[in-house]
Amino acid sequence: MKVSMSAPRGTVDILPKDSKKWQFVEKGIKEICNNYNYEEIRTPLFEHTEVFQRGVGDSTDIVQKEMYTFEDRGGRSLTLRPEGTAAVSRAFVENKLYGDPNQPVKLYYFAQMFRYERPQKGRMRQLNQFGVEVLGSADPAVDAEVIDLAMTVYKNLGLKSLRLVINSLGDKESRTNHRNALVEHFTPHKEELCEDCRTRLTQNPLRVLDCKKDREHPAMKTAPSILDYLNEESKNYFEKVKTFLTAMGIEYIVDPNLVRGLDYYNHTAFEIMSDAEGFGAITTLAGGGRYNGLIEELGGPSTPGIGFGMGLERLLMALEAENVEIPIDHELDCYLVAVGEKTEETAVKIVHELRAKGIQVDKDYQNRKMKGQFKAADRLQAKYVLILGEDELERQVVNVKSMQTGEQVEVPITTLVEEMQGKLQGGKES
RNA sequence: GCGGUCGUGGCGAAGUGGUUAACGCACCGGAUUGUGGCUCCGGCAUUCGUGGGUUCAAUCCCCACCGGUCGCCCCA
Repeated sequence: MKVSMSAPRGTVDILPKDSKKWQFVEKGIKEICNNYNYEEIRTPLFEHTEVFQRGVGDSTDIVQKEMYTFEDRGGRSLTLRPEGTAAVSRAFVENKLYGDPNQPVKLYYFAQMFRYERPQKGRMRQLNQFGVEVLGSADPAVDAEVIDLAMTVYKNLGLKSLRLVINSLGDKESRTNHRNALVEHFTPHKEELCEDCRTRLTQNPLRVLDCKKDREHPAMKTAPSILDYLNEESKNYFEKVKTFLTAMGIEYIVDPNLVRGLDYYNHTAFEIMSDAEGFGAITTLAGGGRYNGLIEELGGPSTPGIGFGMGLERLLMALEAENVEIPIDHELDCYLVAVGEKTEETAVKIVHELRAKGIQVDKDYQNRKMKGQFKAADRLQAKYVLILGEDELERQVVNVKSMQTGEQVEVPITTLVEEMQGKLQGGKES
């Protein structure tokens, strides 16, 4: 009989108090996307597991230990999406968006992501991301545009303590050369490195640079930097991205150790961090990069791409950490106070008619006494209370009381809608 | 996957091995028989995350599990 239920670990309910904040943030972001001429894409919550295995990369943490994978009744292996890029790329290929005359294809999404991890501050098993993907252009100005978009989102919402970190992972040739140099450099020290790094050295040597445990190891400081291994083309590309960022007045820090966890990245990689106090161990707000080989990997024509994912709960956290006020409208236009059983039918009708004209109205459904109904109206910050008692009903009028001034006037029911429209309109203009 | 810490009403928060589990806020009702924000009065946990153990007796002691929270790893 007594069954206690709770939301699954790492998930939360977003209640009305907070959903207003989410709506505000989402609205602001969509406006920016519109300015930048990005269009929304919505893809399924889950995909065939191979989409992520091939797209994100088998050696990544996400694929190895963080996916919510299950088998459906038809025996197919499906996975709740752990990130957005692979899924959007799949949709791009499947729907042949590479054939769209408008190139590049500029997309944005708001989507839940799922990662099986131990929850902590700013890290949930179900998380919300806003993300952007631009497919079909290898122009470094697109890289700059995407970064600019992300920074603009934060700045417009009022964040100040931001740090943009960028790096270049180079093209295939540069990466291969760098990879070989890394293996050569670290192999003599292999036994001194942590367990993870020993496997990384063979699987994905680049990520050794990312290791927090071995950060102090002397070999780390002398490790070959990717920037020294960029070929002419890659170097020029990176230079242009930086030039464009500077032209837009966007400050950045180049960090040659910024590697990013996913396999599909090349050329530009970036992360946006928060420097705000009281942010806990989590500092990354958004991360992304270029992935020129991914579409091909998923069976499409060779198509360059770039994008980022932005954590929305982290964005909300950052807003809070920086004490950014989110304007929230709590007010209610009218609250109908109806007393006596006989008034109910008329009350229901009045409320319906006011609402039909776009006026915000509510009434009591708890069978409260008049005093209780007034308290409710007060709590809801109603601008006006409409009083309908048996007295008023008899005379087909309603008493309209302003909760601010306390003034009260009698209005015939037949002209109530009109009267209220006038009052509320006047209030808004002044 | 590993480690720290916590788990008492809607919320916040005391508390003790023993026959009534403080207090504050919120809420509901009354004083005010039709009018809010102030005041006063009253009501509001057969129960202290779940299960087991120790004990004559456990919310308080022990164990396990579950969950929250913070950190490691990695990232959004």
